[in-house]
Amino acid sequence: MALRHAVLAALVHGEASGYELAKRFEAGVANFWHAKPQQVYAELTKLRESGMVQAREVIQQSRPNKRLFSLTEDGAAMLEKFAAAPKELPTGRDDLMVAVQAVDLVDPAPVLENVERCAELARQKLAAFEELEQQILGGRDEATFIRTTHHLGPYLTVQRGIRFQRDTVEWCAWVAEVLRSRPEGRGRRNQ
Amino acid sequence: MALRHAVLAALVHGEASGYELAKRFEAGVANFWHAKPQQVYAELTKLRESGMVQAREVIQQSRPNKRLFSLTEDGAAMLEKFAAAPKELPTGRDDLMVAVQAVDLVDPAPVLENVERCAELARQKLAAFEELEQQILGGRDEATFIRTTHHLGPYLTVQRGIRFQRDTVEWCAWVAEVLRSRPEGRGRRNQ
DNA sequence: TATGATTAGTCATGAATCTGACTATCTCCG
DNA sequence: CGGAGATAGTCAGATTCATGACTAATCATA
Repeated sequence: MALRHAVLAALVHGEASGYELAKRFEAGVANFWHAKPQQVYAELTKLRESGMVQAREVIQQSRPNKRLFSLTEDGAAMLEKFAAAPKELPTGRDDLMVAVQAVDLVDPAPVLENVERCAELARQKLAAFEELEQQILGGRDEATFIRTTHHLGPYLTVQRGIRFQRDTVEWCAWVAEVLRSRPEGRGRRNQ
Repeated sequence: MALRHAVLAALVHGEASGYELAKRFEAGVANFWHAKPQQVYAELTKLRESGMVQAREVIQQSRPNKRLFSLTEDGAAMLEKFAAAPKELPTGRDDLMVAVQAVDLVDPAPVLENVERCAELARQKLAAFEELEQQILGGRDEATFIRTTHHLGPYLTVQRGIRFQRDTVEWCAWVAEVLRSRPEGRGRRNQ
């Protein structure tokens, strides 16, 4: 299980509420992992039961009460161990790729639509990441930031996210161009 | 479930044995999806039970017998429907990113090792994909190939794989440089 | 002639992830 | 005042994915 470690990693720079964490993992603000709110809450419960995080109840007047979670010593140790353990490359899984792989058999028109829709989604995500990047840099230039910050991790991962989304946009544009350049006729060329 | 569709997509260009499919999905020769052999076999069984693929027993003298699977009409229809259904962006999940995200808290040295190890893995995968690319092109130049082939899908997806691995190598190299450029001191800067 | 590698699969079980449907409180807008 | 929307969470169940341990035949090689 790696959601466990992703949640711990999200707490590296201090405490956060379950709701806040849930939003980060949902929207992709946490560019390094994705999960639904329910999963995050469930994981936090388990992590608290096993003593990896601690919770602090905060009574609010203006909003429903919340719990702020933070790493314990054990949690930090667990994360340390995880970070040092050898990692594999991510196992590629992408529905869009499956659709593109099948483009010789199926009607290419809806595949093309899908490709263009995903390009648009990637553009949106890219914009969100670039905003996050600026927020992290806070006006400093990269070299200065890297030399002086204590929050390097999020900057390194957001750069990965930016690269990935840019690449997605480019690849989608290329695929769209290729698909459009082909004779209009239906697929099924190999039957 | 998308493994289901990935298996169907792998059969777009004709029949294949379970063993062959299993190897493709394992090694990453199927650059568009990853799965363990047992999963592929299990999926093929289910797909046959539900009539999406058909099997043909082939008796071999020189090797154990095998079953060759191919798409049925229903399977092709299912794939068609899947390819046309709107797709989401892949939900990012990468253990290495979790480790990098945590780099401010944990010892950066093993993270750096991990980053460099993954760069090497990505280089290997890149080489495999580039070989596959050449195999697909078969000496033709890209423009000619695109105009004339009936196997466009695999070429489009392998290009994505190549781009992704290249980007991985570049990002890892950048991260390694950044981590090495920092003061040697241990993490835990924010405690 | 034994030994390991490759081909070709199967079974059972556990872990991780996704989904839909819920409960509440508080703020803002018309 | 009434409803929409954000905040803050919970529960149960289903799907999907991963793992280890198997069987069994053939081939190359030492």
